[in-house]
Amino acid sequence: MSEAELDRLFQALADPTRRDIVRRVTVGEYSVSGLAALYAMSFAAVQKHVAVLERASLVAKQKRGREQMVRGNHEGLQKARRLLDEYEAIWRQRAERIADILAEG
Amino acid sequence: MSEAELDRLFQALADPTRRDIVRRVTVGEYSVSGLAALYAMSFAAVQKHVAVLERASLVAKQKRGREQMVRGNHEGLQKARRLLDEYEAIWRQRAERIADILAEG
DNA sequence: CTGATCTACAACCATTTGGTTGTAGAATAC
DNA sequence: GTATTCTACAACCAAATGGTTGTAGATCAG
Repeated sequence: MSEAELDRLFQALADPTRRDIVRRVTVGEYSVSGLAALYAMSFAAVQKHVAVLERASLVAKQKRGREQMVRGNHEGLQKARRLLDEYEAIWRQRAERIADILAEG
Repeated sequence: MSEAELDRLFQALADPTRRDIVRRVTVGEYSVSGLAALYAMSFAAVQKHVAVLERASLVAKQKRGREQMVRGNHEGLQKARRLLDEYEAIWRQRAERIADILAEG
């Protein structure tokens, strides 16, 4: 899990429109224009958001006819979760260490 | 959990220096200058990174003499984790739904 | 008191980001 | 065939980001 990969991941999640896209395409399948219809911004803007999510492995595109179907990609989410789990583990170790010190003292 | 809060959270995590600071201050306690000594950038730059983490509730500062001690703040991490867990749940529901459809068909 | 250290904050700069419009290429509809 | 739809991508713009230097206020050491 490279630093650049994590940068892209968290950067991608740091925008409400992109988080909404992630939610939606996890439940159902949308074309890029189908997504664009949902937001008060241009098609090109949504297209860029999808591209950001794609680079972060949070979403994948698949051509179907003239449409580009966007579906959720679990890979990115798992990587982000793994990092937060790691932080959580470090936190718990610290809590245990403190408990030990208190027990000894 | 407001959208702006999540923006600040993921934005804060989208930088390798800031992620490193989060790791370090979770394990031990550092002053701002103590942290600054670790990175190849100015004191002011590190100070800004700490400020970003503070606004995201990933870190808290506490004055001790003339130093400002930085410690990890679990609150922010938990909120980020909660969102990813939610996404995970949506994903699992979808997987089950697909399994059901396959079982029926 | 004087000097050193730690912090806060402003001003500035280059790059990235999130949006726009416009143009052009594929695939579908008629 | 022509017209429409969906997409890709470039060029542009304002605002945010990540860095710098410089100045100034607190606190500690001698």
